[in-house]
Amino acid sequence: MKREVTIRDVAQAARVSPSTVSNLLNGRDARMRPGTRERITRTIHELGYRPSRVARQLRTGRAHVVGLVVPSVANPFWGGFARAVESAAAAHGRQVLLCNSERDPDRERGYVEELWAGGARSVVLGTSLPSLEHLASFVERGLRLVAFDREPQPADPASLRGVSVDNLCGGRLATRHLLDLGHTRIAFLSGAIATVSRQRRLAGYTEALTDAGIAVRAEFVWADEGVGYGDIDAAELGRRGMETLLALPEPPTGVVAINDMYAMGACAAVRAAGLAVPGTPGEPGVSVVGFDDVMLAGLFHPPLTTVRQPLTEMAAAALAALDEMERDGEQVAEGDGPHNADGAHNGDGAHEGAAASGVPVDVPRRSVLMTPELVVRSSTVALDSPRARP
Amino acid sequence: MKREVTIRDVAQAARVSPSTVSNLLNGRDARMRPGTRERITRTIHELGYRPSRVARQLRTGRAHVVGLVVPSVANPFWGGFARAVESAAAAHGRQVLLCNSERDPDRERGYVEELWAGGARSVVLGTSLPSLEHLASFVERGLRLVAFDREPQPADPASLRGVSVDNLCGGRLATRHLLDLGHTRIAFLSGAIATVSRQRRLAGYTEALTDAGIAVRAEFVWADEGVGYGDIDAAELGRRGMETLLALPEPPTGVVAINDMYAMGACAAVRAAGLAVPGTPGEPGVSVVGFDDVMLAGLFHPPLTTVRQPLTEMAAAALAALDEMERDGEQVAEGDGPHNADGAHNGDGAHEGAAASGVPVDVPRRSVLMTPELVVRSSTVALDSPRARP
DNA sequence: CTGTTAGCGCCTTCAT
DNA sequence: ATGAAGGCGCTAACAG
Repeated sequence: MKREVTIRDVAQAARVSPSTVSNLLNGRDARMRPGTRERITRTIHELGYRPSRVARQLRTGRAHVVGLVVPSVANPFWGGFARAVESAAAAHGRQVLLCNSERDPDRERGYVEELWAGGARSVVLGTSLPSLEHLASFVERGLRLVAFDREPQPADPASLRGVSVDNLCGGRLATRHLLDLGHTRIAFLSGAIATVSRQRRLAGYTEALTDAGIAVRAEFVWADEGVGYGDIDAAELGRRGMETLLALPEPPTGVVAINDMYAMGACAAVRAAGLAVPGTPGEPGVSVVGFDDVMLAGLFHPPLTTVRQPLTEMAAAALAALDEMERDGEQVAEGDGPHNADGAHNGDGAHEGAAASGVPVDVPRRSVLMTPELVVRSSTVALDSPRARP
Repeated sequence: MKREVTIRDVAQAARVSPSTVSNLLNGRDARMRPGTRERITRTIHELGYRPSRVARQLRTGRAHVVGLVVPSVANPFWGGFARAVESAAAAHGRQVLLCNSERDPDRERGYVEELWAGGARSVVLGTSLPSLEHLASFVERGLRLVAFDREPQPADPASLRGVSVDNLCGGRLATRHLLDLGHTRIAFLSGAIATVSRQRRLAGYTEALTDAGIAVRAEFVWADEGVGYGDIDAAELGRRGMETLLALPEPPTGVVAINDMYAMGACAAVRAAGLAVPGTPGEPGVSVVGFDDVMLAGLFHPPLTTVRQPLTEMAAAALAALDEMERDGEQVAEGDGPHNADGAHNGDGAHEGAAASGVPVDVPRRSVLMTPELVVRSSTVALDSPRARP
């Protein structure tokens, strides 16, 4: 376990000074004598020299690592997202520091503190809590923060970027699917609606029902404030919620679940009640639509119909946003127009206009809004669908 | 985005020298004047000082981050493991750098190289390839490597530690479960048996059958070398394999799957063939046993019977091993007896004895072998089980 | 008990 | 086209 090869070892062996080696390493070799360049390159190779990122970072202040904070990678959805982020990060030459917040703002803050102390200045945050004030101090100090699955809020720090799916649209998509199947008693199954994205999905559900001329029944929106939103036992919560819904005097025949885990739990409850998923003309049952399209959704029995989030594109957009923020940080954000990831809508969030000033000082909180996609896996006409549309 | 608070700012404000602050920070404050100590502590708090890990690491050479290399966190099993590792790491004050190798030795090597360049000297490797020679050079240079789910092999570097479940036992457990149910035509469903753990599980299957006096039929071991072991499409592979098995003139009635993904895929295939999972006395079908007990296994329909790996304990053991290696690295490994994680068996791997030397120079490759647990979720008597044991 | 000194490995003006 | 010098923030002897 001998000493590492340093830049000076290389310099010595190549009979040049350390700075020359450094120059080569950092692309300042425009007018370098070919002989020198070649000699250094060879020496580097021979000695197996690898620049120390630690030293470099200490010197430059730039970190090559981005923090990823998610509720829990044990949850297939977040696992899928983590993989996508890691992959996108690798493409940008960056490494990913993993943090499982369990949706606890305190832990979240603690992790960000660790990340900051470790020199990281870029964080992808996968927790859509409505408030981000527990992280505000870091953002003020220069933390580049991209919130995933969380459309920007009025109170957010100005520099925050967001990448999310259009949850309103997603909620509408899921609900409309059930409406199209002929359902009229459609429930919304969720834990506490304590995140922005959940609020939006519920709004989409409400909108779709209203558009169809169906009143939203309070007892059909299972969103118990008390249960929390544990990512681990989401399925269990879904099961429990579904049980409650089934116990209603007039239970729903269709269910929009807040995510696939809830949907799977709901399916279990439906079957446990002796009903089918989905219902068929000959057999009473319940149709369930999930959200996310997690890895195992297609394997489920029946294969889960769900609203898909384009994770790969979203992760790429998140990293692109981080890069862009870094670039902008060097000059005074002379915006070079919104960069859009492929196939993404671009909705910029609320604007922050200077109240009385004539100059447009608005700092548009740029946020990428991706389009969700309904993945229909097991479509059956609803049991009691007297007015199924063609 | 002003300058960070440094140790010197604290020193200045507290009217002491930087080293004094450093001493306090590093627990060398045994005989420090209480006044000084208190003054420094307060100043640190007031200024919100956080020591820079980067600088500290550059100085000490010790990194606070451990690398985690897994095939893909998108896979629920690895996601669950990643969460457990991150959790254990946090308990040890360490952060986790996430890498998705996709089981590609080249990528694996590349990642370890990155990790090394970043200063990390501890890696948890979640890829049980039979050979580790692509990482040998790093281990020689001092990389502390813990292999997960991979019992030590003769050719492994001497310093390698292993943490894994007793896969032989696991394979036996699964197989015996089906035997106990009365099955006699039991298949083993896997992709390429290219990892140590898969070899062991297959061995367990073979052993259990042999013990029961049942000959292993080659056509019942679906382990096509050609398919690879993609973690993403494992389920698809399972489905395909099961189709092949069902097409046999005398298909199996029980299946031991290499993991839960394969098991789920197999279930889908069975149902697609118009059979039940599991078979019931009145209805022909196939019993399937999985491996791992991933998060969604219990939600499956039917709930998956599987062999559980104690991930939390295993992750804790992995981090404990890392810590132990670090401590041992300081002196010449005067082994202080094997440290065992709770409830773990201790099997030390093969020994490396000096051939002719009289002195016992063997460096025991310490490896923790955990006990797997059969989780029976839907047990049904096999359809064609004439000789079901009591 | 506390301060001084000397780097860890690298980058970056500024001279030559 | 190259080199010398200084310092990023911190720690670890060693003096005082």
